Parts: sequence; C-alpha cells; structure tokens
Amino acid sequence: MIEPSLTDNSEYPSLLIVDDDEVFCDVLSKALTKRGFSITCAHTIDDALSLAETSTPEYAIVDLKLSSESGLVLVERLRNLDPGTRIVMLTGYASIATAVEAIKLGATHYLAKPVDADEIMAAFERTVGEANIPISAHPLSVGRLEWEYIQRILTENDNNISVTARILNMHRRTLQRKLAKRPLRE
Amino acid sequence: MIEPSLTDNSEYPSLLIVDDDEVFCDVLSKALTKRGFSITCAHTIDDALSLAETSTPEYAIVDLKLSSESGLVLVERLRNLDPGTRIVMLTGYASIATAVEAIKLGATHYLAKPVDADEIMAAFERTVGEANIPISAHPLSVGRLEWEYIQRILTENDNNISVTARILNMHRRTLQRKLAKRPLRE
DNA sequence: ATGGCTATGCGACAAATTGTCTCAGGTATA
DNA sequence: TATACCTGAGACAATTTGTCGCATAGCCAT
Repeated sequence: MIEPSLTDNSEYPSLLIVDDDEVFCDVLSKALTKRGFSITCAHTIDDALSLAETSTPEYAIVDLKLSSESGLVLVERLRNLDPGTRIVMLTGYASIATAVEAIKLGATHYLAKPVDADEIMAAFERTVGEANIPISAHPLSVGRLEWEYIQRILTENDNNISVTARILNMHRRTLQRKLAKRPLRE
Repeated sequence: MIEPSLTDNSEYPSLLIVDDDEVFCDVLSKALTKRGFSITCAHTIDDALSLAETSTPEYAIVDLKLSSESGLVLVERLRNLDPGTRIVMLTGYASIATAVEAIKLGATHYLAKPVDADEIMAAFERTVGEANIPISAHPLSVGRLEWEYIQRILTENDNNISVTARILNMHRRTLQRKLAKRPLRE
C-alpha cells in the first residue's frame, strides 16, 4: 500500500499505477517519477478505487490481471469518475480480445509486457489515426492463434473456464494449464 | 436478431463486404444472404467508398489488408459517412496494435480469420461488458480452427510444407503428422 | 442451515502428441 | 555433378493432454 497524494495541487501530473506485482510498481514508479509524474501505486482494485475517489488521477496504468479480478472493470470505473483520465492497460497476458474490450471501455492504449517507460509515455500521447500502424507481414503462429481464439471465446463467455472448455471441446484441466502460461510472442 | 432497415427499400439490412479475396467474398456473401442480409461486395477501398456514398450500409465487414492499403482508413471513412454503421474488422494478419486502432476508429469488433458467419453475426451484436444472448452456434473447436488455419497458410505458400512449418513456428515433422490426419469434424 | 449444482485450483499418473535426429530419396538449378 | 532445396518416415525422448480425484467457494431453493 502506498500513500495517496492528498494534495493534488502538485505541479506534476498525477499518475496512478495499479498492478499486483509490487516490484514492478516500484520500478515503474521510479522511472516515471523521473519523467515528471506524481506517482501513486495500488495493488488491488479496491485500493485503486478509493485512491481515485479521493483524487482522480490524470493518468493511470492498469494491469489486466489483478490477482483474481480483471483490471477491465477498473478501467470502466476510472472513466466513470473522470472521462478525461487517460488509461493505459498493461499486461503480460495480452490478447486481441481483451485489447478490444479495454479500448471499448475507454482505455487510451493497450500494451503487452514487457514494456519500458518510454513506450508507456508514447501510449499516453497517442491519438487515433496519427500513427501509421504497420500491418504485420507474417500471420500468427498456430500457438498464438490458439491463444487468441481461446481468449476470445473466454471473453465471450464471461471468463467462465468450464463453459469455454466445453465449447472448445477441450478438457478443463488443459484449458486451465494453457491459460496459466504466458502467450507466445509473435 | 438483426432488424431490417426502415429507410432502405429492401426489407433486409444492408451489409457491405470489403475484401480483396473474391472467393472469400463470395462464400461469405452467400452465407450472410442466407441469414437475411442484403449483401454488396467491394474489393478495393475506392469501390467500397463509392458504393457507400451512394447508399451507406448498415453493416460492414472490412478486411485489414486490402492489397496495398490498410482497411483502417476505410473504417474511419465509413464511420464519417454514417456513425451508426456497425463495422467488423476481419483479418488474417491480426495484431493487437491494429486491433486497438480499429476499435479507436470506431469498429464494432475485430476478429482474426478463420471465423465462420455465425461468429461475425455475434460480433455485430456484441457490445461492451459481456453476457449477450449466448447464441447456440458453437464456434469451431481449437482443433478445427488449427486445421483451417494451417490449410490457408499452406495454400498461400504453394503447399510447401517446410515453409509453412517455419511460418507457423512449428516443427516440420509435426506439421507433417497433422496433415496426415483427417480434417477434424465438428 | 442443508443439500444440490456449478465453477475453480491443483496434484498425480497414464496416454497421446511433439521435438529432435536421422536417413533416403526427389527435383531443380548453376 | 554439386548444391540446395523439398518430402516421407522411423525411433526415442521430452512435453503436453486426458482423466481422475478432492477440497473450496458461491448461489439458490428448500
């Protein structure tokens, strides 16, 4: 738990980091402080919300997988508190399905870990249409395709693992194990 | 179920398919006609735009990779013509970056090929949050998805097993064995 | 509160699939 | 002919799945 910046009249823009990995929070916190932000950290959704209710941050970095809950709900809440908040979703378990959800919920951008502080900064600044997004030359590997597909069906089924396993005609234990692994890059 | 347009003289909702693969357009066109849409196809951005300017479609399916250009610009244009148009972006070269951009530009959803017609329908109806009417149409099993995907990449590479295995990041021996087996039913 | 139903996480072991290495052709091209 | 690809296939180890089982938790109706 980190102390909230009670006085928001700081000359630095406020930035809330929400990630259950404390080490990650610390490292990122330092890197962004150096870049001129006033950082606050939270490790759970509840903490993040109470901090945000006290003083809504101008920027937020939210991890998708917060222990048991999904950071997606937090994106929605933060945006309800202040539609002007710029939110970057960050995750080691990135998928197209969750990226789509995050953006629909109002996230400014969605990045896959590992990222460095500069990429995050760039993500905050980015607006639609300005960047020329390159279309990947190579199709997804079969492993990655499977991951994306699983994530999509899972999302469509409210993250219900049992239901998804049945739909996909795969053993629940197997699905469990696949989800526990990190997605392949590329 | 999707309701027919009130303004259009047709009793069926209009749907514009934009993909440079003519075969794909034809197949999809038939499948969606059967499901009660009034289909128009275009293979280039320019064609799509002039068609859309004449009569803006209620729904659109846009491929990301249109020969040289990016389907992303088309999403933007279609939305400018009519913000009510529901657009699903479809692609064989999916990536998180383009998915994020597509949604920001106003696409309703973003799907990686292969998909079947029912999944596209579901995508049109899908809104944020979750829990829509879980349409019984069960999606492909992972095995089936993989099979279709492999077949597509294989065809794109002139049936060269070695090349395909490399692209798919899988061992040639494994691909060999997968191909030796039958196409999965279901 | 109790039972019924379902979802979930995870250990353990067998069954199946993959990765790896190998060899033996086949085909094209310089 | 030498070189550089492709291909199918055998053998064996390394991994991944399928199948159990069990304990816990939430929800709902009795």
